Amino acid sequence: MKIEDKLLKNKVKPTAMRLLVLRKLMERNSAIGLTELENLFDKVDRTTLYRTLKTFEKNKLIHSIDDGTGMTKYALCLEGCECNPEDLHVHFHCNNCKETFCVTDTGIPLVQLPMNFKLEEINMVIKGICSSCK
Amino acid sequence: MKIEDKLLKNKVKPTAMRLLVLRKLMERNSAIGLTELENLFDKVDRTTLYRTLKTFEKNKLIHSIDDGTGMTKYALCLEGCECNPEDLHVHFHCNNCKETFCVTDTGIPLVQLPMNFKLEEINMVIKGICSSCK
DNA sequence: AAACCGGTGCAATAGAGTTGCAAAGTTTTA
DNA sequence: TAAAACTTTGCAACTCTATTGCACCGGTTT
Repeated sequence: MKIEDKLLKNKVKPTAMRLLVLRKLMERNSAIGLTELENLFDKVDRTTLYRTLKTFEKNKLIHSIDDGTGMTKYALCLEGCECNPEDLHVHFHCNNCKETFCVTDTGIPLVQLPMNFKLEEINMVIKGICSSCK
Repeated sequence: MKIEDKLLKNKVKPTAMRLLVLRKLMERNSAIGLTELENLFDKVDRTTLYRTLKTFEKNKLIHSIDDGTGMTKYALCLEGCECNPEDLHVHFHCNNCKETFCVTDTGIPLVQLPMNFKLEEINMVIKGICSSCK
């Protein structure tokens, strides 16, 4: 799918900036943080990127990941993702190369919660060493 | 067990400050962040609390939890905890009262990782509404 | 053309975490 | 017991990410 169409499909007006950012995200196979994203460009404003990511997130183009590094990371949503609990997947953070990956082939296992606890979201991050760093 | 003994058992010198902090932690049934902890006292230094928590963590009296709120929370380890993956448990964060609880009755379910990924730690936080807020 | 509006850029702020340094307190050693 | 050595504590300062306010710019509508 063309990048522009992807934006339109999620009701995001395709500005030059947004096309650039989405392209960068699509070129990646790991999640990216704001500062990292900033470094992929020669000269952009951090705030603009910040708001671009927020916009993408609100429109479910990307989801945010808190991998415990203190920096929020973002990764592309899968086709048709609504960011509901059942759409969520595990994330893996490599303690060596510090990359964070989506583990999309396994869903998050269900956990028995104590009585009367209502589930709304799940965040599961596994840390270790990724295959490239082995 | 007396509070002082608990410290000694984990090889932490029982200073007045540490006794106070550990007591506060034991009075709680939910995890606590640095700022919250600070507010439980009339007049303490943030840095001292910070370092006290770090010391406790290093000596496995408490474990830290990243519940995605941006503030690291701390909660008492269970008896005999070595903070290994198999000692870890799920945490529950209430979106209403913002408290974070340890769900100690269920371990973290194992997840099949992609080939050649090595697990070292797991952080699993479930968000929703706790029984008190229902 | 004027008013409007979303998007962008710059500057400034907020808040958590962290570090350096010196004072106070404890323990060890001569 | 006194001096030296080490640990803990308190204060101040700083880092870094996230976030907000405000002004400007470009395109669109009236």
